[in-house]
Formats: sequence, structure tokens, C-alpha cells
Amino acid sequence: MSERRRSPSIEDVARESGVSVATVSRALRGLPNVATSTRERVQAIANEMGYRADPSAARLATGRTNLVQIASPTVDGWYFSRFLAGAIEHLNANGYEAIAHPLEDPGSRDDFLNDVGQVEKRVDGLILVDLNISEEAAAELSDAGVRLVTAGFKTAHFPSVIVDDYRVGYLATEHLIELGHSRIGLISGQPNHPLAFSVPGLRLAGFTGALAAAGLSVDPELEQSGRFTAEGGRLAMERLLRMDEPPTAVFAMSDEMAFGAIRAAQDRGMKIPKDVAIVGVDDHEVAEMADLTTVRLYPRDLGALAAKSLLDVISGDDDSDSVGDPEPPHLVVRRSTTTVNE
Amino acid sequence: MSERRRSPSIEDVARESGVSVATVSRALRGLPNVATSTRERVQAIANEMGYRADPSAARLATGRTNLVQIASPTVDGWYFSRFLAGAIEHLNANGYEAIAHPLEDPGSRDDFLNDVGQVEKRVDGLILVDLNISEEAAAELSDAGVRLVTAGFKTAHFPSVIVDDYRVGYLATEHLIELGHSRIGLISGQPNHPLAFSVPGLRLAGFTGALAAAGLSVDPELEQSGRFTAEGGRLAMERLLRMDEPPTAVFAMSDEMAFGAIRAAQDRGMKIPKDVAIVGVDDHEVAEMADLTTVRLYPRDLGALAAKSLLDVISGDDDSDSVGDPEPPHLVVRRSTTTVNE
DNA sequence: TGCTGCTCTGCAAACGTTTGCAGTCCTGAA
DNA sequence: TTCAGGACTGCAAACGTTTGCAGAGCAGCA
Repeated sequence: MSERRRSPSIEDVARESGVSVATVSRALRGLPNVATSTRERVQAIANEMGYRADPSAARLATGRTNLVQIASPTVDGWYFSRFLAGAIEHLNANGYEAIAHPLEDPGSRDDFLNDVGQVEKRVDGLILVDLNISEEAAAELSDAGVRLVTAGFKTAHFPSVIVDDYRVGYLATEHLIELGHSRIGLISGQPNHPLAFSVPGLRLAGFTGALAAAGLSVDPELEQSGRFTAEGGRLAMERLLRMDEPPTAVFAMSDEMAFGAIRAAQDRGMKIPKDVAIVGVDDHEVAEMADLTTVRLYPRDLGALAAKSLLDVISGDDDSDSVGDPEPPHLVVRRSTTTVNE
Repeated sequence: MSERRRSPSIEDVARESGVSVATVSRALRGLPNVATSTRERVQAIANEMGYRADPSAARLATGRTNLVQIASPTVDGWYFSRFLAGAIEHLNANGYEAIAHPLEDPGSRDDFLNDVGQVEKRVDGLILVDLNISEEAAAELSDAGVRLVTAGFKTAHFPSVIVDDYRVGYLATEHLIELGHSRIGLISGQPNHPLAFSVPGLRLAGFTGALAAAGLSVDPELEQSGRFTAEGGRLAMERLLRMDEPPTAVFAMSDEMAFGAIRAAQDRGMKIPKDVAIVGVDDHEVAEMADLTTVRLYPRDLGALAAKSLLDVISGDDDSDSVGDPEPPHLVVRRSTTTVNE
């Protein structure tokens, strides 16, 4: 049971290889102006000694941490976990580590956004996903020099990647209208979600926009909140189906809510899509198995894009906006809305 | 557009409040031996100046990072994202930040495990979830003083939290046997998964164990890999149902594969559970909607437990094993195996 | 009065890098 | 032969904390 021995410092390597610490530092980091012979010798010795620069010391000296923080309402959940995966993969590939920071309750969210300015010393940059901040707060952060990219909503001060949630609502609704439906129910998220993300609002706008474009009116009674859970979707659907004049089609703002809705309809002995058509959002892996028509999102790509954009900001490649746009949401038609004849 | 100004250092606070930096440091960290009057004054001034200790400097001085790394095969996916959520919540509540580090391909995994010893300087501890390491490697790490907790498998050298995957397989199979089935199919994960986690092996052992206990023999043809995806589960089920003597019940090692299996059966016009009974694992949120009998796991609790255990290791509360055991896997019976009469 | 011991504070040395600046050596051209 | 300039290296000053040690002041007791 060997004692926990100090790992070698740059000084040890310098002594061992007969050069100064400065030269070791330069040799190991591939800086110019070091003779190839010395570089190779130093590398060999460092390797043999198992030397690795202490990140804390390097951070203190350079002010760069090679750390990025990703704050999101949650870390599990279909959308966020995939966003995270995409972002982290890109970050890791570029030498950054990712700190995942879920903010599940409003309290922690406020605390966090309150001194988000301190982020500057802890990490090189921050990705804020589906967490709205006021324009004033954003301006303040911008002044403080915080490197920040937002996902899911825009501010005037930072780059952002967004999914076109208006389009999401519009596509789904338009599809139902084209199939001849005129009385369309909506299973939405919580209107005043504690985390105040703007997604439900935009999807709602797309929904009413499509109705308006078709000359249809909106019946507020046909909107029911499903709280973005399967169970919530089931309950919302039950409320819709109990109405005097129930909808003939339903747009659920997430696949999970749509699964619940399907269940509720089947429990009443209704056939899908004959008695009621249903469309969801996400393209959850189970959606294909459940034959659910849905608007497919690409959260993983979006995460990668956000990471890329942040790295651009960090490296000072200013506003080149070279990151490109994410794949737009995209309707996938399955048998929960149409009976294909095959 | 104000210039990015240096944020105040401890020296600024010291000057402003007329004491030494040492006193400021002690006052702000609540150490004893500082007069209440000075403490309050320093706190007030620091607060007003918006001072926060630079973590990099503190880390260099103390050697503690307040960072924990969590390495797992993936960061999305039902099980891992929930594990992460549970672990991170516990870590954050105790003043630690969590670095999420997915190792999706075998190459990155080898690279990572290769110099996992370097982890020691980057973070205070490491959680390795479902990533097997050899006993020799573990011994080496232990000698190097790495703080480590494993989840999903055991080593002799570190604490671990595990789910009883033998029990998972046993419970599911036993349930089917009790319902009178004797020809039971198995939809398994990849036997030689690149990430080599031992989960499928243990569930398989539970499966055969239960069969043996009932005096039933194992037909190797009845095992099909579903690659832990819904689509894979569907294909595996199709292979099973095409057999000359197809199984009357199927145990799928994950709910997602079970969903695929359900779909395959329904596509052939079969009724569940009359024509074939199906049981899964996880208790995915959709499982309830799909009426899927399943063995429920508690990944979130497990993550929290792993985090707790690691913090014990870090703080030196030796092997007290006080973390307790996770909730054991637990059979949830629904209508994919039995027709309840209600 | 003198001594002990306690409370509070400051000095200065770490912690392990990076990097501006200056110096040495050498080559090649005038 | 001299000199300019380039290639390589080292010195030492940062970076911003924490903490061991010692000193100052003071109260209490003999």
C-alpha cells in the first residue's frame, strides 16, 4: 500500500532534463522557438515521469479554464438530455470539459441567474438552454464580459440557437387542417411554467396562426395543459373528450403527452385516427413504435451548434455567424393521423 | 460599452477594509479567530464590491477543486440521464459541480481509462458508471490515491452502488413462469457491447436461474439481441415469432425493446397478453401508457447514492458504508402479462 | 508587578503554471 | 573582421488564494 506520493511538477521535469521550467512549458505545449532536440528530450522525459500540467495552476496563470457550463431546466428528459449529449460531444472534441448544471426548481434558478456574473471566473463560457433572462440582465452580463450563448430563446446581446417553435405549431396544425379537421384540440405545456421558457407560447402562436390562415377560429376551451408529461397528456385528453362537442383532432406539444392522449382515447374505445387524430412533437424513439405522427426536432444537433457557437465566441471569432442554422423542424406523418393505404 | 474591467481581488477587499488579505480570507470563509466586528465589516465590503474568490487560485492553494467527474457510456438514454440527474442534484446541494463525461465510442473510453490517474489533479473524485475496469487498473488507481466510486459493477478497491441485475432477470422470468408460461423468449442487449457493461450478463443469469429453479430448460434459440433500442426490439421479436415453435411469453431487457416487441406482435395481429405476454425493464414513463408489465429501476436514487458515497470518500468518512442500499428492483404488473378482471 | 494564556491579526511562504524580456550563441552577409 | 539578426534559452514576475507561524494586545491570576 504505497503512500500517496506527490505527482511530478514541471520543476521536476526541468531538473531531470536539465533545462528551465520555461523551456519545459514551451516544449510540452508545442510553442515555437524550442529546438527539436530539446523538445523531444523533454517530451520523452515528461512522458516517462507521467507528468501532466496541473490544470488549476495553468488556469490561474492564463485565466482560461477550458471549462464550459451548461445550465438547463433539467438533465434528464428527452429534449435536454439529447441537447446535452450533442453539446458535450462537441466540447470534449475541442478540449473542453462540460459542467452540467440543472436548475429544477425556481429558487435555484433565481439564485443561479443572480450571480451568473461570477461565472466568468469559474468557466470560460456558459450555455443557457431554455432559461429566459431579461434584456437588462443580459446587457449587464455582456458588459461584465461573460461569454454566453443562449438556446431556445433570443437576446439582443448574445448569439443564440433556437428551434423554430412557431413552425412546430404551424406544421402540426396545418397538417390536421389539410386532413379536413376544423375542430382541433390543443394539449399544451404549463402556460406559466416556473422556468418560464417560451417554447409553449411559440407553439401556441403557430397553432393559432395556422388556424387563422385557414380562416378557422380558436376556441379557448379546446386548450388543455398536459404539463409535458404522459400522465398529464392523458388527463388533458380526457377533459377534451368529455366536452359536449369534442375535437376531431388533437395537437399535443410533446410526444409524451401524445402517448397519454392516445391512451385516453383508446380507453374510451375510440379508434385512431378514425375517431380522433393525434399529432405530437419530438420524434421520441417510441413514436415510431406507436405510429405517432409528429414534428421531429433535432436537439442533439442543436446542442452541438450551441457548443460550436460558444467556442467561436470564446476564441474571439466574432459574430461570424458561421455556425449555420439547425435543421428545421420537420413533419413526420404516421398512422395516428392518416390511414395510409398500402 | 464599458471595458471589461478586472473583478476585485482579495487584495482590493483587504485594502478597502483596512485589514490584511489573510484576515479577509478567514473572515469570508467563516473561520474562527476573527472578531465579529471585523468579520461583519469585511463581509459587508466584500458584498458591496461584488467580490468572489477566484476558484482557480483557491484550488491551487488548497488542492481541492470542488469538482466531480461522472463518466458514463452516454448522457442521454433513459437510465443514464436519470442517474446523472440524481447524482448532480446531490453534488450541487453539497457545493460541488459535476463534469459530465460521456464515452460513447470504445476509443474514447480506452483513452479515458488510460490516464484516469490524471483525474486526481482535475477533480476531487470520479464516478464511473457502467464502465468496467480491470482489478489491476483499479488497484493502481487506488494506490495513486484516486477517489473513485463505481456504479453498476464492483471492484475490490472502491465503494460501489449496484442494481441487482440478477434479481431483475429473475423477477421478470419468475413472473412469467407463475403465469404458466414454459416457453419464454429473451430479448437481450448486445452480448459483446463495446462498453462491456455487465448488465446484460447478470440479467441473463437471472433469467436462466429462474428457469432452472422451475425445472425448465433453456433454449438458446429463444435468445435474440435487441441492442437496447426500440427498433432492435421489434426486429428481435419478429425473429422470435417466425420460429417454428414461437415463445408464448417474452422477457425484454429494457422497456424500449419491449415497446418494439409489442409493436411487432401487434403488426402480426396478435393480442397481448393472450397470444404473447411481454415484460420489460425500467418503468419508462411510457410504460404505464403502454400497459407494460416491467421491473422498475430507480436510477435517480442510484445516482444520488453514488454521489453521497463519493462525498464520503472525499471527506474521509472511511468506508462507513453508511450510504445505505438502493431500493431493490421491483416488479410492476400491468396488462401486457395479465388480464386483470375489473 | 509579573507571568500565563487567549484572542485577534499580519507576514510571508507556498501552490504550479505561463510569459515578457533579456541574454547567448551562431550563421551569414557586408 | 564586424555586425545584424535569428534561433534558442533562462530569469523572474505575475496569477490570487490559503495557511503556518509569530507577534501584539489584553485579561486574569498569583
